Amino acid sequence: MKAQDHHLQVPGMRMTKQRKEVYRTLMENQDHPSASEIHNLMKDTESPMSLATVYNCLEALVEHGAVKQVNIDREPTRYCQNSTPHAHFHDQSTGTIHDITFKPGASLTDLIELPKGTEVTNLEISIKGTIPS
Amino acid sequence: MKAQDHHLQVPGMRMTKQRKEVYRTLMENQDHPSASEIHNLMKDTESPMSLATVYNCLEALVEHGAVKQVNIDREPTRYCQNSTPHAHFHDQSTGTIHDITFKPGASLTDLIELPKGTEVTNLEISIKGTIPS
DNA sequence: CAATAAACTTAGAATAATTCTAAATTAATA
DNA sequence: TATTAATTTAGAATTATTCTAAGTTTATTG
Repeated sequence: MKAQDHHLQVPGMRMTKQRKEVYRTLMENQDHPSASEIHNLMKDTESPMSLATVYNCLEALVEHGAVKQVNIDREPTRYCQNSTPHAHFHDQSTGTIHDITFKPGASLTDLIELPKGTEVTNLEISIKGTIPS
Repeated sequence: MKAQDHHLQVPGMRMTKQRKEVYRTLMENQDHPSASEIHNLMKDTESPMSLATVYNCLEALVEHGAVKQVNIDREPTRYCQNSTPHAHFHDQSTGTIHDITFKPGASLTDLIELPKGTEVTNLEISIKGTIPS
């Protein structure tokens, strides 16, 4: 999926005007904004919307796998347009979050062993530290 | 470190009565309780304490690596007495959190590649799903 | 197409985890 | 002992998020 492809169709999800705009905003701001940052970004556009709606839209997008939540400690939840498997590196000196894609062929089961029959619905890997600039 | 070893000494941290009791409570309740659950557990003991103090103590213990935070979505932060490297499996059908130790020899770098000079201060791996009972 | 139902949006109120404040206490240091 | 620094505390404040109830839009059904 290209960054320009805002005409996302998600199976099972009604792509309303608001959801489309929230998704577009996230596509155009790949620095993992929070819900209220997204809300602010949309304030001066032609499609401002309620903060509750931003939350609702993000929830729907997350539920359908188009968007990922980023949970860093007790900071406000941030959102990630990158729906492919990846880890998040939280640079403590800048506060920025970097996406780190998995090595080709790498799998969670390289690290840990899960009982037979385990269903994994979500995997979140967050690394905190510093990256040389 | 054994589960019975409550006389923890953490370099650089003053082990106050309250911190010791919070740590002991966590040792005796390994189901990843939240701050207010810990506070409740201590309510009827001989050393009840302010919720703010529970937060303060946990913060100090986390900061010194004796305790780990478990961040699952927007649920209240839970705390883990297991200070060795491990992942957390959040069973969605029961709400329980299981510690999953890494395979021997396994390393984060099996999964991802970090730029030279990167300093990792914390790694958090949370898996959501279901485990057969 | 008209009528009905379901899903969505919205503003504002409510919730609840966490942090802050300022005063009191305790422990460390000189 | 006197002084300083760190910790504890109760309660207030903060704030991200969820809830509510009403209005709107979209889908569905006859």
